[in-house]
Amino acid sequence: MAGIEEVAKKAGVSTATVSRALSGRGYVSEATRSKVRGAASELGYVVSSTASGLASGRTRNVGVVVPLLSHWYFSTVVEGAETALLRRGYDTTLYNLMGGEAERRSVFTHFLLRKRVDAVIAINLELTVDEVRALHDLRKPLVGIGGPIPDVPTLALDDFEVARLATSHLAGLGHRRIGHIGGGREFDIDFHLPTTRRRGYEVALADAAITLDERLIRPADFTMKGGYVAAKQLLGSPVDRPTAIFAASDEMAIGAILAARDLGLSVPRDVSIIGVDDNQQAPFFDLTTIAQFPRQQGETAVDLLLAELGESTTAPTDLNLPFELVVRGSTARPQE
Amino acid sequence: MAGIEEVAKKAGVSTATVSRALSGRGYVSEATRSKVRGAASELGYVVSSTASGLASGRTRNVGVVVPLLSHWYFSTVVEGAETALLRRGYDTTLYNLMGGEAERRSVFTHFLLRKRVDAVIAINLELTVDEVRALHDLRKPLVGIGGPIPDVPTLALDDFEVARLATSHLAGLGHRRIGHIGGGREFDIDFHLPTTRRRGYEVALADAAITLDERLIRPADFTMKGGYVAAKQLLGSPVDRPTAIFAASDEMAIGAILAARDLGLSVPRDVSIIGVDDNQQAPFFDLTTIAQFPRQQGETAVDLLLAELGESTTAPTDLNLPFELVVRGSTARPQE
DNA sequence: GTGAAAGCGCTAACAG
DNA sequence: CTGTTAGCGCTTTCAC
Repeated sequence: MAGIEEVAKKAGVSTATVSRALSGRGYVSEATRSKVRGAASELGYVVSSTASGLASGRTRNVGVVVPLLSHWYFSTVVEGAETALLRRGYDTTLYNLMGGEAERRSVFTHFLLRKRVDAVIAINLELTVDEVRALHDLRKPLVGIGGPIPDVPTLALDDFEVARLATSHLAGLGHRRIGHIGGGREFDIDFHLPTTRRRGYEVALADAAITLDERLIRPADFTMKGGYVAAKQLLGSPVDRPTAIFAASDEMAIGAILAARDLGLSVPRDVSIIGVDDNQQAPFFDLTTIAQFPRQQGETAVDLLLAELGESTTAPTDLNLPFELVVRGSTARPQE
Repeated sequence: MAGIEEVAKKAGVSTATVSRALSGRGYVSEATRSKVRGAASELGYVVSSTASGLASGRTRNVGVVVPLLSHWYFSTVVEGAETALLRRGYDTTLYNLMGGEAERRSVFTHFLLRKRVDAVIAINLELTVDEVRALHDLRKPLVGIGGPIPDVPTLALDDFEVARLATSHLAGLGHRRIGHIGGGREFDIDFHLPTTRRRGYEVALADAAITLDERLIRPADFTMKGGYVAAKQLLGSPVDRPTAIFAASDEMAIGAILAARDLGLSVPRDVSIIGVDDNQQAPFFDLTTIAQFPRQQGETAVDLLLAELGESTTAPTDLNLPFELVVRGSTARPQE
């Protein structure tokens, strides 16, 4: 366990110079710098993050807070953020809020305040003003994904436009009876995502001069099973059956595909189905979907954060997250 | 940002007493302790983990290293570990090695050595002796999941027995032609899991006096698509088609179910299918499987680790991870 | 461009 | 049971 002193001795300089040479702060001649680097690596020296953190106030550690980890979307965002942070020399400390209110309180009143992290990324979390203030008081930059969070720069997907694009794709193919799975107000957590997507669906219908039929809208819980059950309802009746379905997530869309199959309907011949996400299973089910890019979202959040920490000059200017229609085999023109 | 000094003043004691009262180390009278607690919470005092870490050598932070995060198994193990750690007052710092060799090297030669963590949990990672030594030299306890790693206590699933149990379930139902998906030596990473499971399959066949038929074994890559493709091969030919399939993972088993459906075969009437994992989709597909419990695995790893850190007396004694046959609707007796 | 030295905020002997 | 005090290993003025 070599310390800075030994490196200094070996390089024939002072500890102050070693610190400057290795951290890149302050002036050091190129010659000295490489001498120090050499000594450090020969000794296997790595700065102690606790000592450095105490002295400088910077920990090179970022807290990433998620409501849940064991789901494709969240684990992929975290993966993207962790990779980007590691590349910049930062560690990632993970806080999963799944445990409920008590756990959430302890994270915000204790864990995040003990100066282990320089900044925080909050993923799909509706933070209270108190939670935001606690972090602001500590001068910890905070960025969100999936916002909006008041007073916090937040990367967000335009769910309204996403839904509108998906629905327009179906309308553009010639569908007139388009069902929707996912618009239940009872699942209106997460910044009202279900309601917003439903509004996009409704507006796209209006754009195409299609009259809204409330019976074609089924609430569901964003799981494959929920999509399956909803689609069975939608597709089960032989009269006035929709020829297309916009599901607000890929999981529900895949559930709908399986429901269609179980009903003896062929996708896309008898019914077209489109989802949202482009998750890992979408290609296998040949699902047309609106892709979002969670890994990139994590990386972009890191760019934004490092800019706030003054570590970078390339702050993303557009806080709107990209999305893209991916046309695969689950959508087609309706039959004549 | 109140410091320990202010708390000490407010409580009318010394900083040392505050430290003792709050950390629980050393003797403090109950009266003093509650006085200190009161003062601390009034001031919103939270110990600085950098200062505390520097002074004590303990960071109350554990590193969790995974080869990949965006997969059900890994994110669930991490979730379990994070929850258990948070409950004990520990933070979780995540290292994802997905980036390849360079990233892996930097994690082991730099990130883990900078004294940010007290201990390390390695999930499904074949650590080199150098990597283990680097950690041992720092006196950082290390526990593995999915081992074995030399010189490291490792929680592991007995893949041989898992496969044997799955195959015996099928044989016990009366199946004689039992296929296997997943035994490819070409996917033999992860401690030879595929090969071990294949051996369990072979031994179970022998137990049931069934002659091994090499044509009934198809290698696959542990994805749904891989399972689908392999099952199509296995089930496609009308003669000598297996009446049951043991897939080495639920994802492949689900792919096999979908392949059977596409071939017009009914599960379980025409073919029984069993998987391994009990992942989140298994119930939806009514899949019989050998469950493993990744969340608990993460928690158990934490128990083991905290025992090594001297924080706990309840070290798990059995390093064999539990598994369990979950019979659902995808397996049944073969047709007469 | 480099060195000397004063902390950063807490913990852990040690003494009482 | 509690207070005093000397660090923990760096970073950062401030001189030079």
